[in-house]
Amino acid sequence: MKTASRTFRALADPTRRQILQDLKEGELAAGEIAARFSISGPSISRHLSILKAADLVSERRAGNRILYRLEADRIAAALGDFLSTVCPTQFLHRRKAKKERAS
Amino acid sequence: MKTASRTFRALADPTRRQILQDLKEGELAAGEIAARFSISGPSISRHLSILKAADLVSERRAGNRILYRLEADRIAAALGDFLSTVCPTQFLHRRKAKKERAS
DNA sequence: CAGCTATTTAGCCAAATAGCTAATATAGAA
DNA sequence: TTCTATATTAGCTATTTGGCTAAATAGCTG
Repeated sequence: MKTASRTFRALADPTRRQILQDLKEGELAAGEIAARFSISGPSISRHLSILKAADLVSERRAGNRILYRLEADRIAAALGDFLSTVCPTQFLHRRKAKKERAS
Repeated sequence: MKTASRTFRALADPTRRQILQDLKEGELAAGEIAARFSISGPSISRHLSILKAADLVSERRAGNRILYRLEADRIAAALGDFLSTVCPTQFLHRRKAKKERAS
């Protein structure tokens, strides 16, 4: 499963995990994210592209800026899929909403 | 959180994830694990040491051989911790009993 | 002890990663 | 158009990673 490698590699970097945490509050522009770190804007841009390639965040243009949003459902689904195959006993979930049919 | 980096980096490699899956069945010796892959024994040994450093597996010596065991609880705890901080809404806390509904 | 098996450790090399600065889009305003 | 602000892409370097073979370690057996 190639997506699993992309997901875990994306999560392996502390800067990228911090970006995800920052996005918990809501959408942020690339520059706003970069301002929270002491590393350069281009480096943050690269981190964002890795997170987006892994589907952990999504982006949308808002005029001049590009806003990033946390894709919490996808993160939870990716890790949940892995957990359910590697340690199904420990992965006890209450929700059985496998289908996304509007309930 | 340094352990998170170790955990995700360990999980980022497909060979290491496959080792974890193989260990679902039970303990395996290093050689038995290596026999399942087309890469060299020393490379598998390195993968095992990375998994052990991340606490995703444990090892015990059995005479001549070294048996590895999946630390499923630890894996679930590590990923659960991350999920609970980054996407608490999507992270459905596991429950002890079903009588705790509607709480 | 020597010999045998199982496993890890030590080097080495190619590829990937993360950081930087400089250059290149892209959008809006003058 | 030109200017400015926002972001990404390009190119470079140092470090890390994952593979290999060869050598060393650990435990059994004769």
